[in-house]
This record gives sequence, C-alpha cells and structure tokens, in this order.
Amino acid sequence: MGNVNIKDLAHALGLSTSTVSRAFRGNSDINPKTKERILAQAKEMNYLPNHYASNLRDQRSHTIAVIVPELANNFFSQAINGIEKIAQKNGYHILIYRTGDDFEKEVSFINALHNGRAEGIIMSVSGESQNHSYLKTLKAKGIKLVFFDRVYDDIPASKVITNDYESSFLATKHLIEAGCKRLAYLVINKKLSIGKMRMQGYLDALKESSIPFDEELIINCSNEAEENHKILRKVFTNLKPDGVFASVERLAIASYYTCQHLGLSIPDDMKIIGFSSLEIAPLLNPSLTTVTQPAYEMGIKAATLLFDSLKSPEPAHDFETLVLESKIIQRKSTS
Amino acid sequence: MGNVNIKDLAHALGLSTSTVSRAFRGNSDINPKTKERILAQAKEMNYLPNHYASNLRDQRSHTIAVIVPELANNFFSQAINGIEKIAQKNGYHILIYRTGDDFEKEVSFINALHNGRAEGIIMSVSGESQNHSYLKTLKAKGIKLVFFDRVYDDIPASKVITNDYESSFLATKHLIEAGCKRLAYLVINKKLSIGKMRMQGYLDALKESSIPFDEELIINCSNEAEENHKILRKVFTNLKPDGVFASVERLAIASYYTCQHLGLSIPDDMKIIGFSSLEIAPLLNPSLTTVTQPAYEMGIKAATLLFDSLKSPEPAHDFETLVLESKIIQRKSTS
DNA sequence: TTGTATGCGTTATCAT
DNA sequence: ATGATAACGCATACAA
Repeated sequence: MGNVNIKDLAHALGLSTSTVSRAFRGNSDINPKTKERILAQAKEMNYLPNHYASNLRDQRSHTIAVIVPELANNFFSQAINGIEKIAQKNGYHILIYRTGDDFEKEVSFINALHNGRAEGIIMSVSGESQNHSYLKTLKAKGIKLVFFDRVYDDIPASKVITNDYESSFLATKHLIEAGCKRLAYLVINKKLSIGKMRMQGYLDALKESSIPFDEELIINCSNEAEENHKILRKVFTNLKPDGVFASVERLAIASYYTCQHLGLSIPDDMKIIGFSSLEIAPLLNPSLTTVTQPAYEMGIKAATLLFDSLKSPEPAHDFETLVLESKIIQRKSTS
Repeated sequence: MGNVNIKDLAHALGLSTSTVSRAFRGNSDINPKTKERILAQAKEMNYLPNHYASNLRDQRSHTIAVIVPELANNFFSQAINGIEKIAQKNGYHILIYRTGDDFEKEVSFINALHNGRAEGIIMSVSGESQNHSYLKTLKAKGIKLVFFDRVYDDIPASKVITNDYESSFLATKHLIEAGCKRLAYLVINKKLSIGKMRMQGYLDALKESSIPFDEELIINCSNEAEENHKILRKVFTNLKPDGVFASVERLAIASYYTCQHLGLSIPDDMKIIGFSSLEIAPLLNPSLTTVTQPAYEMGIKAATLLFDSLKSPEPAHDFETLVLESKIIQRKSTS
C-alpha cells in the first residue's frame, strides 16, 4: 500500500532519520531551514509519523475511551458532546463503546482496554449488582478511570453524579402537592445505584407525606419499548395510579404512549414527571415536567477530572466525587 | 507503571517469547497444554499483548473512525448505533469525531487520520462548497472511506444516502395537497449536497403544481437555536407562509417554538413537515408529520460497505452508492 | 512443537 | 546542527 516512512523521507532529502524525526517534535534542536525543507518534503510525499510506532516508543496513546449504555439517548449524547469538547482541547482521540446495558459487554470492553489502547476511561456503568473486580487491574496498568452518572460505589475512582436522591424526593413531593395519591415509580433496573438513590427519594417523600407505600407501585420495566407498553398498560389499567415518576426518560415517554393508547388524559387522569434530557419536553402534548440533569456539563467535568489525573504524576489516591445539580422544570404534565 | 510484557511472561514460564506470542494468536502451532499454561500465567500476571506493538508489527489497527457533524442528534446517534453494531461484530473499535459543521475541523481530523490510527473512515460531511483534495491522499495510505447521508459528489467512494429528492418532492406535494399556497423551505446551508437535493424536490413540486416560486421563502437558517428563532419570527410575521418544509429536524422544532411564541396554530395557521428521526414525533403538540430516514439501517449499511472493502484485496475501484428509502409519516401537523 | 533472530517505524541518547 | 544506534513490544520466517 505504498506507505511512506521516515526512512523514505530521510533518503529523499539526503538526511538521517533522526533529523527528520526532530522536524516533527516540538523541542529538539534543529536548523529552522532544515526543518522547513523537511516539512515541505513531507507534505509533498504525504508523510505523517506513524501513530503506532510513536506510541510504542513513548507509551502514550493520546486516546481515551468512553463506555456508555446507550448512544441514541439525549443524556448520553449530550454528555459525550462535553467529553468530546475537552478531549479535542487536549488533543486526544475518543474511542466509543456501547454496552446496551449488557454487563458482559462492559467487562469485555474493559478487559480489551488493558492493552494500552487508551490512557483513560470514562464510564457510565451497567452492572451494579455484579462483581467489579475486573476493574481493579486497570490501576496496575496505569489506566485512569472516571465514572459519571451511573457509578460503582465500591470502586475507588473519581465520579461525577447528580443529586439524585434530593431531586427524586422533590419530584415526588411535586406530584403529591399536585394532588396525587397513588404514585407509581418506574424503574429499569432496581439494582442500579442510580435506580436505588432515585427510589429512596421517592420512598422518603411518600413517608414524609404519610402516603402509604404500596410495593405494587414500584414498576420494574425493561429496555424494550414493546415490553414497557405491555407492562404499563396492565399497571395503568389494574392499579390505577394517578401519578407517575419515571426514573429515566424512556419510561416517561412510554407512559405518554400508554396514556394515549388507553385514552387517559395527562394531567387530569394521570400526572407525569420524569428524569429527561429531552430538549423538546416543552413541545410535547402536554408539555412534560422534567428532572433535567446537566448532561453536557457532566461530560465536561468527567473529562476534566480524567485529564487532570492524566497530567498529574502517576499515583492517584485522592478521588473526587463531583455532585452537580439537576433541575426540576415544571410543565403541564403535572399542573 | 510496572507493565508486564511478553518477555516477563516468557521468563516467568521458562519459555521463549515466540511461544508465548503463539498462545495469543489463533493459528500458530502450539502444544495445547503449553498454551493453557501460558494463558493461565498471563491471567495471573495480568498480561495482554500490547496493542501498539502488535499493530506496528502487522499494520492493522482494527479501528475505524466515524466523523459526524453532531452527536446529540437523533439521526446521527441512531446511525452510529448501527455502525457500532457492525464494528463490534467484526471486532473493531470506533473512534468518534464531531465537527460541529466546522469544515476546518473536518479537514484536520482527516489529516490526523493519515497516520494509521484507523483503517477506514465513515463520514457525513460538512463542507460541500469547499475544496476536497485533502481527501485524495487517503487512498495512497490504503485508508478506506465511506460517506453517509451528507456526501461529496466529486470524491470517488462508497456512499449510503436516502432518496432525498424524491421524498422532498413528495413532502412538498403533501403540503400543497393539504391546502398550502405559500410554502417556506427551511435550510441550514444551501450549499450542502443534501440541502441542494432536498431543495430541488421542493422546487419541482411547486412547479408541477403551478405554484409560483418566491425566492424570499427559501430561508437560510443557522445551527443556533436563538438565531433561528429570530429568523423565523421575522419570516413568519412578515412573509406569512402557510406551510413549512424543514429540511432538517432542528428547523421543524424551531418552527414549533416560533409558532408557539407567535400564537400561530399548527396546523390551522401553519402546516409543518420536516425531516426528522425523532422517536417521539407522535407525542408532539400537535404530532409532527415527518420525513423519516432509516438512520440505524444507514449506519449498518455504511459500516458493512466499509468492512467489505477492508476485507477485500487492496484496490477498490468499484464504489457503490446505496440509496435507502425515507418514509413520509403523516401526522397532525399537516392534517 | 519450540526457539532464535529480525524488522515493524519511531525517537531518545550519545557521539560527531 | 546532524548522524548512528538502540530500544519500545510483538510476531513471523526460519532453524532446530
């Protein structure tokens, strides 16, 4: 495939490879004129220092990895935007991995990343209830790890999260103040740390308002739209809740569809609030009251933490946990 | 950082590095028992073949790059999902780059990718009106290129697009049949190939219906929500169109906001149709009539084309252009 | 089946 | 300011 290397270039110029190499590095001593000549010839011959050779030499890949459950999701795509911005600023490249909430995949991605491909990893996790020892070997390899949004509490690492407990408490209170008596809590996976914190906020708000807790109203949903439909149709019909707190965006959406299907009016028959990063929540019918996380900013912060630790001397004992604030934005679905 | 290499492992086992190496390659002759021993010890010592060394050896990065204008966008994130699926199936990693519609960035990403980091590139472009010669040197490096959705007509490469002209023609006809007389066409960048095809469909549909073409009603918008607001407020107030064809999703959304702001009723005062991959178009107020591209499938196809060409022997002269069909889904915004 | 030796392309060290 | 050389970690051709 006729690739040009530093030797070809040196030969073409009648110089040594070391001199040519110097032209591409910032610091080294080199005659400006020689450098100019080299750069010109390089352009001519379409030469660029080989990434793999360079990185083998100095053991830096200038690459970070991002592992998320989902890409086609407003929260994660906005967060990745933030990560991307910081990475670009630092001249780093981004590898993207999507787990689809499959823990096996998460493990296999992490294992594959032990080979030096990436200097650091930013991850939102999918296996709260699992064994996390597969993450421990990263440290030995000098690979830095930062969690965001969905984290493992038992793994020491920097973390960027939101005040899930508090905003869930407030969201539930909001439904109660709007007049709801039977509040359903919709969750994808009860065991995820996110799910737990959010549920605790819900539970405590009920208790504070002396609303009896009904276990039946904790609804375990899925990642499949069709299945959620089926579940919610049954729940809305049989258990007749008058308020829904969706712990993730897609469950709020599913609730809308189900209400539409069953002819239930929002907010008259059913009030809905949900975690969501949907930019067009105001345009829904009716507009959706949301708990909105600062997704983009979380990406910025997570990446910033990672690069800080990448720049600092090797060991990292002092892990930071950044807690950003979600906002409850009241709209017509609860009014 | 105490990294283990093949030598350490070989030493620990009393074997040669070549034998150890063989344990990690699929094909080579090696005693199954020896292999087992090696793998066990490798696990013990947390050894994995160094990615950069391997790839320097055999000149394959097992990595592809994806360059898109935007990540937090339903169309692109769904397309990337498709790409991701195929890449995973092939054991490849994905580098992601976001141009933000900045042509300079596109060029600089491409230039950086000449160094062997990726074996192939899947791109949706941002600089139709620019000089594209910076792409020509990829071929000499053996780096394969596939375009999707937004393509450069003057660059020979495989392409995955949708029937933009036809669906725009039909979308415009749909507005006309719904009774619109003054149809605005909203576009971000007139010069993009996508924009051109879509506009031509609009123009021809007007002509076929003997509706006079009013240059004023071709509205050049921006990527900024605020600016679009300003533009649309002015247009809707002064030019009083009764129908809007949004060539990209965000302009349909902006139109909704502007109508809301101006107190215009959709569809009574203004009918709206737009290209969109929004999953919740049915939930908008009113539900949005869309031209929906098969985003996920486009990603699948683009990646498949790329891997086909990666697997085939070096030269690639026979470029394919795949045209997938968009669907017009009629909802209340035009009824 | 295993070991030895060489080269992938680059860059830092040392010498000139 | 420039050149020769060794080493980064691995995988293959070849030898045993």
